[in-house]
Amino acid sequence: MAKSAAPRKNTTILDVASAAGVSKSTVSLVLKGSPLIKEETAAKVREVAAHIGYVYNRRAAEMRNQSSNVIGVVINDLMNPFFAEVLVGIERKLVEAGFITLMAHTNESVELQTKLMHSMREHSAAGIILCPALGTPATLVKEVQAWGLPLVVMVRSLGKGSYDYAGSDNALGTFMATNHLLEKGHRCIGFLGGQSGAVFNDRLEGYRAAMKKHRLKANPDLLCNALPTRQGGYDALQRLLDVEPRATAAVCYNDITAFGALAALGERGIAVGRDFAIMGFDGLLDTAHSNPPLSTVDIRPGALGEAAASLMLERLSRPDTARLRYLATPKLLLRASA
Amino acid sequence: MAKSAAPRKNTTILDVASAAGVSKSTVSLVLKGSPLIKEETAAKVREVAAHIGYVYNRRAAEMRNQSSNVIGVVINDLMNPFFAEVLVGIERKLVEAGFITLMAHTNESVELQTKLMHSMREHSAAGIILCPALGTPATLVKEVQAWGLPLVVMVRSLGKGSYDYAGSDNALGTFMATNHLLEKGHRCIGFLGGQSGAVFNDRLEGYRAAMKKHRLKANPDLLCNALPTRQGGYDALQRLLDVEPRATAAVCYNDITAFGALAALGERGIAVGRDFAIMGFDGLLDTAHSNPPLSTVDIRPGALGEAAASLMLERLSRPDTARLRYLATPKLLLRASA
DNA sequence: CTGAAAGCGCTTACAG
DNA sequence: CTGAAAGCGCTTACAG
Repeated sequence: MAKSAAPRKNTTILDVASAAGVSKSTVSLVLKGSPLIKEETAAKVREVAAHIGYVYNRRAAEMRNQSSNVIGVVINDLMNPFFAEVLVGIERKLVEAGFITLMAHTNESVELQTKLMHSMREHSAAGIILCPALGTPATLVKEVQAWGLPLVVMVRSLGKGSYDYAGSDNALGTFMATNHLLEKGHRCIGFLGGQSGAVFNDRLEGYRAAMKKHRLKANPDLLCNALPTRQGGYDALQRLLDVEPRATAAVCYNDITAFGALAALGERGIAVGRDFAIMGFDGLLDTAHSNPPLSTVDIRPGALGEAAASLMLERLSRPDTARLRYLATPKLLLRASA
Repeated sequence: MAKSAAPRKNTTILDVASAAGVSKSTVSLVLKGSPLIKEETAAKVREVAAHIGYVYNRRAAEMRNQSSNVIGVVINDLMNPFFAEVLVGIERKLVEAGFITLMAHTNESVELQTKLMHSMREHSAAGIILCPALGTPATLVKEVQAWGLPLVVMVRSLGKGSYDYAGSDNALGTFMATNHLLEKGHRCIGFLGGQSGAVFNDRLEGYRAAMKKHRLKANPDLLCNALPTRQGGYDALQRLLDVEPRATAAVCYNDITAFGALAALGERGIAVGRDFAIMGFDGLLDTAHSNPPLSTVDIRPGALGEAAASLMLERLSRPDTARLRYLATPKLLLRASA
């Protein structure tokens, strides 16, 4: 806890009042633009306030009002550009609406996540937008709801309960990606990266559905689990190439996994796009300039973040309406890699 | 401004007091672990507090104390993984120290930056860690200092004034990168990406110094300015290849610029590492798995963020000591690209 | 350990 | 428009 080193007392509404020769109540009314005060007086007050360096103490006001315009945002993995893009979308939308972001990073630690959410609660966050760490128990939803705090869950769903949610249609996305490869004639298609969890299951499901639609059975050896990171994609691709008959293409769990796969293929001298096809998932801005540019399933991460923020804003203004749900519709973005 | 939809009154220290059969003062003392209260009573109070769902109201406490444990962090470009890594470093360090992060993204808009910093001030941030948007006037330093708010400037310096600063030795970094290429026999070396600004000038300076040390004059045509983005690196590399005599290597303004250059080279079928050498700058985690893996100047972005946070913590605990300065020492990280 | 009191900086009626 | 008052939830002496 740091004490501010303020040598002088803070200037308050009272200082403004005496400097402007009006009452404290008048100043307060001016600050919130009340029509009760005539413009002439208001202008004077504002001028004096600026002149003596008055700073509105939002905390004091919010404490009195029992209100808050800070929103907690809890992110599991900011090293993945996907979440960076999502966060930027959230923050932009919140600022536009006059809110400010209390941000915390869990790095996939459920324990840290618990601590951070409690901290946000103590800091009077008006609501929490959460992308849960891997392994988060579904009971967290009810717990936070019991706090009386609006909660928006993002990207990873959290059980069957009822809550506001912003995510993407994962099964449809990988279905489209896999289908694209199948239509280009690939038959032996790997699935790279990712590990158990709702998102993984849905994406794998879409891959399987596409194979099935083409009356192909998916060889389980072609399923190469790995961390959803560049390193994971790199490793998984190596394993995939050891499988016989050899795959000619792969659908990746996400874009960074795909980037890792591109690195592995490059290292082996395999020409991506010609000798091997790679599909990513997410639609990172970076995919336009990877080597080669990555074909991917675009779920517009920035828009997803904005949607999550919008759900929160909506919930704050209408606490008791039905739960909201945003599901990004995937779009194929075709580049050189497939 | 959102009103919390709290149907019931908040439970306060007073509720805990009456439920535990002690006084309000006692509860307050227990909550801050005062030794004045005997352990038996303290345990009882804590138990009762948990049982009735009491939540410490940190705002009220901080208002009374004239203190704050929230730190504002203002980032210019979160789409660049460099800043994402820096932010993660900052946040981790702050949380460790019991602080929480008020985060805002300027997207290089000076105007938005001004608005956001004022907002943080109104929210009683205890200090601000700022990576200034391009074009930020150096006068901002004095302005914030006049607010009485500790300020740590990051990555981009802000004039000759006196302020706490965390950055890297940019001239040394590009000197090392260029020197490495020269020692491998390259003579015609481009400098890709970046635009005027303190960081750019220093990095260019290091490149020139290395050329000079080898008694080479830098052909101005080899200097290809561009946005410090993947797209910028992609574009700059194209321009570089039009210059005669043709360059055989390039030092890039930063890693993402280098990634763009890799994409452009890949598209042209030029084998990076064999036919053309690329050096990046930053040391992003991603460089280990680009295609090909990128040789770069590592300034350890995460550690830089932690350092910035440490400077802030130090400043908060000792407001009047001499200004602090952290300058990351660059280290060459050699991979396949050069 | 208790209990009454003052104060952090604001907002909100309310009587004038 | 004013002025006195109460209250948001805490902390900090202080007398007992």
